[in-house]
Amino acid sequence: MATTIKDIARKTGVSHSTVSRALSGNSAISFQTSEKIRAAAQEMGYQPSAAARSLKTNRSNAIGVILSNVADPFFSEIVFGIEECALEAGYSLFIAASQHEPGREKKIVQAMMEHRTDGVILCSSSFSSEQGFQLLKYGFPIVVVNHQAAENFHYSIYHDDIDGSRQITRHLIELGHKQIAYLGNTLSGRTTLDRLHGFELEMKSAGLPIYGNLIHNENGGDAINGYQSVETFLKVQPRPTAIICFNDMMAIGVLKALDSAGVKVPEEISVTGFDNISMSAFTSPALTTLDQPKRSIGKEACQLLLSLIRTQENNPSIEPKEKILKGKLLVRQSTAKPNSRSI
Amino acid sequence: MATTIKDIARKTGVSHSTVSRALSGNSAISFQTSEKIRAAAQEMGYQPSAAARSLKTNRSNAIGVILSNVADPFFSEIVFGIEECALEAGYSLFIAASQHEPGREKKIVQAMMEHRTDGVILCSSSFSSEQGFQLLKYGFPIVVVNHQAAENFHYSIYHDDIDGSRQITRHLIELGHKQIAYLGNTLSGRTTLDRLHGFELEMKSAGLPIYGNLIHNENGGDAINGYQSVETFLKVQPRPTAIICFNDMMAIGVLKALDSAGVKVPEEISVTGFDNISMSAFTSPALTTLDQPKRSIGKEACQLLLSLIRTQENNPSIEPKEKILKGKLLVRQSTAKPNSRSI
DNA sequence: TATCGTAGTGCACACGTGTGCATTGGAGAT
DNA sequence: ATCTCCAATGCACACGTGTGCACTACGATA
Repeated sequence: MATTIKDIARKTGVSHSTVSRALSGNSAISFQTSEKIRAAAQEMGYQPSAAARSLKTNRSNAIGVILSNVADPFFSEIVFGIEECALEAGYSLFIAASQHEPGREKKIVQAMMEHRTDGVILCSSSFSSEQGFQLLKYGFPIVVVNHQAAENFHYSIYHDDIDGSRQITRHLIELGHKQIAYLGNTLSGRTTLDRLHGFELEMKSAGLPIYGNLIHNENGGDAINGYQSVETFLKVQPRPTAIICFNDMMAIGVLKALDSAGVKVPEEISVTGFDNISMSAFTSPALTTLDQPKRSIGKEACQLLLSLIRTQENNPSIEPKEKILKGKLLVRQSTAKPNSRSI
Repeated sequence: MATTIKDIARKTGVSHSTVSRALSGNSAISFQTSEKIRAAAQEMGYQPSAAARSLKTNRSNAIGVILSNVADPFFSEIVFGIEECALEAGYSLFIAASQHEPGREKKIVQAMMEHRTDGVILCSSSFSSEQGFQLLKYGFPIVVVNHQAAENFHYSIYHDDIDGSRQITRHLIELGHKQIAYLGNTLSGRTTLDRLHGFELEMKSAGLPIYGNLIHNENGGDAINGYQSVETFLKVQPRPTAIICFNDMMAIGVLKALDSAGVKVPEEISVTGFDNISMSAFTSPALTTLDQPKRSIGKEACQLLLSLIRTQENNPSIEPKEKILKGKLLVRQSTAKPNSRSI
């Protein structure tokens, strides 16, 4: 059994209350006693019991992070930011992945409730509203990150996808592209719609037409989904001179498929990604993409949650807050002027 | 405040002991009473307090997972396997990343101790032996995964890197390669040594010489490290006809650098990866690699840990166990017969 | 009818920590 | 010498759950 404050009390000849106070830095305890107790605690390898402390203080010093998939490189980077911030503040992370499976979602929510997590960060693009409602009902402070149904939650951190998508589109338009395709991911709901919207806005503002057969959605955001989509785009006549992909992973799949089909990028078709995952610098050609400040997003989400947790104790109602971060266009080698051949 | 068993007791007119027993399925409680209590619990949205339960039972139903980096695609897949197994068994995951920083390592170990994690899975290729010793001393059941200093721990899950590397090397030899380079990652300690060893064994068994200037190590296992290494290899005369990379990420960097240098893969140089991260299927050319059963590794690690946790209660000393899983060669497009041009 | 066994339930304590209040002792003021 | 005050510490209870033991009531047995 681990040593407890009672063990320390016995050894130093004081009451356990005194030990508790000394270790928490209560100034009522004399310096000598405190020192003696601290020394004993150190020597005995004392580690406070989070369970006992939680029980008493009603604070778990843990926050829950819900992802859709642990292995997604985009969300991994966000978790990186969250973790950095949390560890520094002395919080531990319960991480769980929903895998878009209702059964798992339910289990995860239950686990968060049982552990009385101090708050929850919801990084899952799709999370059933039923379970989301459970979380809200339980009274968790919740921060959602790039979530599709943000209107249900009061606090959120967002990337400005509309703006980002406009930047990408503008870049292509400035290069001279007119026949631009958009490849979306239905699974990511609002995010893909925002990016599509930004694309459309920018096209309209440039006076360019939007062709319905150049907008295509896949049911997933992995490389394989991008790969599969290319067949569709290559059939369209006239062929698009550029493809705006929902994210980098899909763009990587698109690059691969185009390479297999013998279509040169960027000479015949330009391709853009979104997110700037670390891999995107190492494709051939290197991907032009939108650099989303992933780590900052995670950090901001965590900071917001921590401030919610702190203020909740005093003032239960703070006004809703939505923070929107902007990304930055990153021009690399997968985009160029359209070639007359392909028009 | 959340509802407790006392609230349920008050509402149903029984003692809290009865509620406790009813909810835990104790057969001493009559069926009618149990039903009444279960109904009330359901209606009142009761969720047991993990803290209180932990305090009493001395089991936290949480296991700690220590990574070096949350965003590493290889370990992410392992975590995937762990999570799957853990959630199913009703365990939650405390995940933390050491980032190779001693300060963080210390904090992480402390957090695990305070939360009285039921066990720890150590997935960090490098973890200071000092902190590892702290974990052992505290008495955690520990399972290490692909860890460099496994001899310090009693339970481990391994991938057979020597065998895997031999498979890769044999494949290249069978294609006719003689001048094969090995690109290592010093940060990963034993793992890179095993892979180097497998390479050397297979070369020797084929009667081929190993050139010292064809073995090169970088200080990291990311794409950028692979990218940087190519300069060195291209200087060597005669130039290698194949490069065996420590992992897929480095191989991706190597592919990129070779492409930039105008060297054709696989016509002029063959390149192999290791791990089979999902991305490796989408490079151009697609990477020949060793498919490591990452998810199985995670699952096995978790299962082993759970069995340790269960048996520890009865029998404190089980014999050390080391499980070694073998990977499978995956031949794709980045390897081919050596071209006479490049010899 | 007295005794016994048993099914069903409550009592009381424990887990480790935190905290309001009471208690003690000593120094300073009158 | 007595009183006052304050610094330092202990006492006792609480948090929510689990569990050994005692107790009650009721049917079965002698």
